[in-house]
Amino acid sequence: MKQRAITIKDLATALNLSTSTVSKALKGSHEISAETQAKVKEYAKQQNYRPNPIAQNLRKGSSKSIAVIVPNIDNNFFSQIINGIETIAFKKEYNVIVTQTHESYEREVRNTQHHFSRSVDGLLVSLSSETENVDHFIEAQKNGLPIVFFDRVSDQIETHKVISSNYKGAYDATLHLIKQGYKRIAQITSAGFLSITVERLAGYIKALEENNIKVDEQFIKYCAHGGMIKEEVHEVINELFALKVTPDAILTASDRLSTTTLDMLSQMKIKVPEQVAIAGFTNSVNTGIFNPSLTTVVQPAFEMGKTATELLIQIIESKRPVTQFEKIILDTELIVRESSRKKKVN
Amino acid sequence: MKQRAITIKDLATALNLSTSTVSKALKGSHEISAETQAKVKEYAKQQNYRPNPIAQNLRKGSSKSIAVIVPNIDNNFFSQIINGIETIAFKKEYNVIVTQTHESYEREVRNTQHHFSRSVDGLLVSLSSETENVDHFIEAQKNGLPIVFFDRVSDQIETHKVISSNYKGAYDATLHLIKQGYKRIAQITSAGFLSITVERLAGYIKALEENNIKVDEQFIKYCAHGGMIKEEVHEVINELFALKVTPDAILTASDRLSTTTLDMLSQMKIKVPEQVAIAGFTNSVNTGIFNPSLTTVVQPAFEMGKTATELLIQIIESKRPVTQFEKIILDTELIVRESSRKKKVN
DNA sequence: ATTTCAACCACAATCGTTTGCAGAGTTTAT
DNA sequence: ATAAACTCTGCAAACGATTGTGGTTGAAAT
Repeated sequence: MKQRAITIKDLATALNLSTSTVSKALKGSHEISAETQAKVKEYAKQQNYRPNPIAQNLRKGSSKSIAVIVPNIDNNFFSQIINGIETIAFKKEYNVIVTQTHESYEREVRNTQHHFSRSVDGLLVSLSSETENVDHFIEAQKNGLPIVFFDRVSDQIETHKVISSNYKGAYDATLHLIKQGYKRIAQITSAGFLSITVERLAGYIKALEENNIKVDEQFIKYCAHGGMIKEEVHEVINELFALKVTPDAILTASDRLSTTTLDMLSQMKIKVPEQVAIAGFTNSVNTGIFNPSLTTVVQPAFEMGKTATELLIQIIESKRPVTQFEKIILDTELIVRESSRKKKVN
Repeated sequence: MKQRAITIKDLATALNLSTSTVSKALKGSHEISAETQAKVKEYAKQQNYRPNPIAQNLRKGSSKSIAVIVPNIDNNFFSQIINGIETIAFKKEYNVIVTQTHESYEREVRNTQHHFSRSVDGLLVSLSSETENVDHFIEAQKNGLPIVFFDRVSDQIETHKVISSNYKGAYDATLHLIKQGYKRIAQITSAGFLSITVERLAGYIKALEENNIKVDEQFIKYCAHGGMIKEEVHEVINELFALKVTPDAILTASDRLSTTTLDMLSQMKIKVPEQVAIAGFTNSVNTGIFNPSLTTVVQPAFEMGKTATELLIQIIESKRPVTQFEKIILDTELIVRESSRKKKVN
């Protein structure tokens, strides 16, 4: 179907030169006379010649493309990150290939191998919520594939990591709820082994302890699918409200969990913030027009994507193997709205 | 950085065969004895050999990848479409490369050329809101690049197109508003030359006319950036409410416009639906928890992505040039919520 | 007039895979 | 026994771009 594009060979025959001369002329080699260079360049431009990147890839062993593996893209947090990734990649002339795991470990493995065998130059990853084992990444990395993790990272692999201040974000939000007069603060969070879960729990616990509020294990609920499955959220809310002492506030620890929880509470006719206040991690753009407007911990998603990509390209283009890795922590921002209005004491 | 992977040559020397024999054996050619085939295949598996896709691409002139050009991905409508695209592509073993125009004509052109020169096998496009001229696509198509358009399409180019029933969607929403008792229905829409704009306007006008409501040009407002720029929306709302006769309802004709309009009205302290009712096109997942919950025309985004991809792959894999193109129209769905509550007659 | 040396360019190998063709060896038919 | 037919395998040329090596020219230096 596809018809042949113009090649260096076409230019060569047309100009009565050899392909090597043309190639060198186009690259401005000193071996080629200025006159010839000008002639070649002009004709190439006129013919709208573009070097075949596949051939270049083969020759150079690099593909000038990086792959992204995220749980989902129909989620503002991740799509904002991808925006950041694209910004840098575009600038540095890398192609971006985006794939999703849909929170499935199996798809994560498949995608990783797929990208590896298609020889992308590097990988940008945020782990699926099912992923406890990262051998597939370690394997790829051993075989020379540069990888940078962001948001959901793993301790079991040595490489650059970019996260937001999950600890501080959770701490700030919890502290805010406490200051608003809430004392029985629950947390709904994602799979317990995810880095973000661990860190957000820690910040939450720290804030409680500093304010002499006992941490109640029953107030901490895990949703393995991070809010993708409404029933799961519905269930944990039911559990929370079936306790003898029910929470008066909830910290929702991830993007989808925040919106799904609000949705569920609304469907369950539980008034926010009268019956229960809410503060949550989310990068949804519409939290201001939610009912009620949602107090959120906003992550620097765009920034995170940019930073991760810069680090990745740095590894890719470094001459010598990179052995010193850093973990970059970006600040979150707490935006206070109606859902955490000061508690009425009655 | 990247270390050399195992090649067909390695297998050949190890097995004391020629590369061609190995290649043919791996493909199960009848030219190669069953015995040799077995030997080769086993060794290849043992060595975890993977053919270098770049070399294959070069040879075959195909890259088994399709590129997507959308205005934005941090928008549920488009990210849902991409989900659909990915689903089919994954199944058919195509790579998906996603790029954004950010509604810029210039970036659209650049992306198109970029993809063309990187020899993707096909292109899936939804036009930027700045795009009036589609020569860049026509050029690429002439040179053999299969293209399928979705959502925002152009009449100036002959190829498969997949859209939703914009006409009917707008008609339904407008009719609904009329039935709820609203008579002065405005429309806030995107750039006037976009296909979606034209069609949605037509449906809206049809519904008005059928109900003997005169179409008021002053009630039709265009936002060139489709809600990406809040000020633009703010301005048109101001204009609408500065009229001697102000609207009692607004049909917002695109995803971002719907949410931005609601946001602006809320900031401007204009009560919905008391002062003005709202119904809008959007695929935002959270419209149910908006304040007020939003009456929406939901598009079959996932389906649209799947269909467009199927058509594209059909062209790519067809032996003979495709000359018969179809335009597929998928049904929208109207979901009624609070923002278009029946008008109180007082 | 011969040597020297730039300047300019072409040859050919290379990246890894695929594939038409030819050749070697074996079997069958005459 | 010889020709024909068939099996199996290897050679070599592609795909398009890059690059080290080496060859040809002309002019300057001896």
